[in-house]
Amino acid sequence: MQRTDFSAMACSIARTLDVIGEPWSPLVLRDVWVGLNRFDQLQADLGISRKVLTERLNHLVDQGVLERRPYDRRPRYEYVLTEKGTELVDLLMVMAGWGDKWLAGEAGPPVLYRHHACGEISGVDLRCTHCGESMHANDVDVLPGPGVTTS
Amino acid sequence: MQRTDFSAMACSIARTLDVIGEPWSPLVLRDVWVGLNRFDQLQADLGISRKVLTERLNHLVDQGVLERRPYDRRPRYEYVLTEKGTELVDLLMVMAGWGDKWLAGEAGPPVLYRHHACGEISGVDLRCTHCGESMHANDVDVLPGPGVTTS
DNA sequence: GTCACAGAGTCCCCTGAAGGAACTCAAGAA
DNA sequence: TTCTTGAGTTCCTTCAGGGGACTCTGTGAC
Repeated sequence: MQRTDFSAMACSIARTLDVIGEPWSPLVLRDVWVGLNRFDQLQADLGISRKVLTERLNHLVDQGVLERRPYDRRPRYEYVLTEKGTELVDLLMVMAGWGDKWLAGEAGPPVLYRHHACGEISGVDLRCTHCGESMHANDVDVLPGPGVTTS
Repeated sequence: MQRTDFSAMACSIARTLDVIGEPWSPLVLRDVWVGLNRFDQLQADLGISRKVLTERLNHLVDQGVLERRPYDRRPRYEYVLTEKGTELVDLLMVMAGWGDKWLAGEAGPPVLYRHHACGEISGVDLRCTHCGESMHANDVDVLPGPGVTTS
């Protein structure tokens, strides 16, 4: 969709946006995650144009985020998350956490997450992979890495 | 930009997408975060159309994610992250982590993060706010919450 | 006092993506 | 044989994105 090609930028944020950087893709992934795996289910739930849904699904399959698999001898297909796609859902949980905090208002969060390990209704917290302490935007320095050149 | 109004959906992901759900906004936030605070700096760094940049900045200010403040007696302004915006940058770090893992390829990540607390080059890890254990997409049940109705 | 300048936009035109509705196609069911 | 269902295609209209030129406002130089 975007006219500008983000995938060529030397920035992992821009490259990720090339995969899910328009508003329907994250919602498609969310729906697939919660068990809406078929074209018509997705179309009905999201209210998205069939044309655009086709484009999004093809793009997500091309990117290796979803897998298209037949579930019948008739030409019927369903979409499931790959490992790459499942890890994108982590991003959606963080997104949902921000929306819960800043946008949900009086009514409270529309969806809750129960953590298997402890059984509690909970949310995600960002921690350093190295020391395990809290790690947020203000807790880091940004440095150039090995893949910094555009070529 | 989007013709569909995501803000009305009873979904914190959709609502968040109404704030940063098109590809330029996250990149604008990233740039502001690393110290590119002025209109022409952003325009030059991103290569974005001036018209679109104006729209994005206004939207982000309206949403309370950025603050527009004068820095001169002449009509000169710079954009800074609010607390709400800074917490969105957390989301960008998760996004960058996914891109680093799945899209960076041979060259490696273009940007590294050094954690103030431990001084190490590191990344973010998602953990349960309740028990502190790892918490990813496959580690949770999704349940309806109090704000589930659309009204 | 006038001129050039720089930052921060605004305006205009063109292209192409999003929305919406109707149409197609394959294969099993009645 | 016709009906139905899932999974798309096709076509048309409208509006957002890209690009470049233009504007506006104070300042400092001459």
